[in-house]
Amino acid sequence: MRTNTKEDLIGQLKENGLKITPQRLAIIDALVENRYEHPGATLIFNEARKKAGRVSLSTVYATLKEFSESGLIRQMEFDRLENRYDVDLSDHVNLICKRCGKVVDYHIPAPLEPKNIVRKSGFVVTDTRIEFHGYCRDCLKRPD
Amino acid sequence: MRTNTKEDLIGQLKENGLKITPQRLAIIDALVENRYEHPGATLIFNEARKKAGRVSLSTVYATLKEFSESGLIRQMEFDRLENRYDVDLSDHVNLICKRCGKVVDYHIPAPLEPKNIVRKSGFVVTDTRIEFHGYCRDCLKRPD
DNA sequence: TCTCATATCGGAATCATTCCAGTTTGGAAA
DNA sequence: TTTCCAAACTGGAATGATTCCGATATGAGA
Repeated sequence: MRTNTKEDLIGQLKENGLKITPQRLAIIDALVENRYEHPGATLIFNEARKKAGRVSLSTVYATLKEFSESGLIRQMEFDRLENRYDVDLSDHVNLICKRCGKVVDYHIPAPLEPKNIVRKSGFVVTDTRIEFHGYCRDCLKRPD
Repeated sequence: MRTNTKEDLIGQLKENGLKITPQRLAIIDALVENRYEHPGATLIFNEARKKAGRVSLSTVYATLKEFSESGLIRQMEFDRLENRYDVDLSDHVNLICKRCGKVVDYHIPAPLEPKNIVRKSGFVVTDTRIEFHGYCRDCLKRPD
């Protein structure tokens, strides 16, 4: 498990040529302290406010986006466009092209076994969702 | 691969005590004909309009929700609240409780191998996302 | 055919997120 | 230490998907 600490993140800020600001430090604090809750922008906004008096919601959004793009954190909800629907109800991997948005189904021969999850964690799986993001064959060929 | 045909879906409508309406038939047509594109509400709305003159966007949303809840189709973007962020950059399965919304990380011993995906489909994987939806230990204990 | 629970309609409301124009500031260079 | 400017920040407005709501229409059982 690779989890960034507060110091890691500050170091990565510098490596990426990003400025150290009170707002960013407060956001990093909020991210690290609430790591197990997978916090959203609103929670981070509220937590950051407690630490640094002056933080705007716009800044929180811009910062989280910046951090995601710089690889400091991972944004979990990429598809901010609209919900999408699938008539295929079997377990499969969605190959989602980051450039054209095309979604290709990839049926894995040996799916992950929910039974193992239940036995080890006590979590009962009712739906699975597996997504690999990247670039499809067509987009790899096409220039730009 | 289990993909519903048009007839399957109409049959399931009846089984679930849902009425057969021109709007629903048009939406089913749109879903089935565009199955490989994983269409969103807007695309379905436009396609359904071509078939049944009179369809409103509200109806499309309501119908897709109804279909999802009845198990006819699968809604792919569950978390319609806000983006969420994770400081853990390693590949892992997010166990998301459908009742309390808690997200628990489950680190699988042997992760799926992106190389196999590339070789078979030509798709280059840059990010992976694996989610299993269900119920966590705590919620299973708790009544209602 | 009658009846009414269920569907549909469209317009307003909601809510996360982004945009924008103006102001502030971290930190490199002098 | 001071100067300077690209990068950050701010708050309010705009966007866009989705939901809500009150009124109207209709499928299908009696």
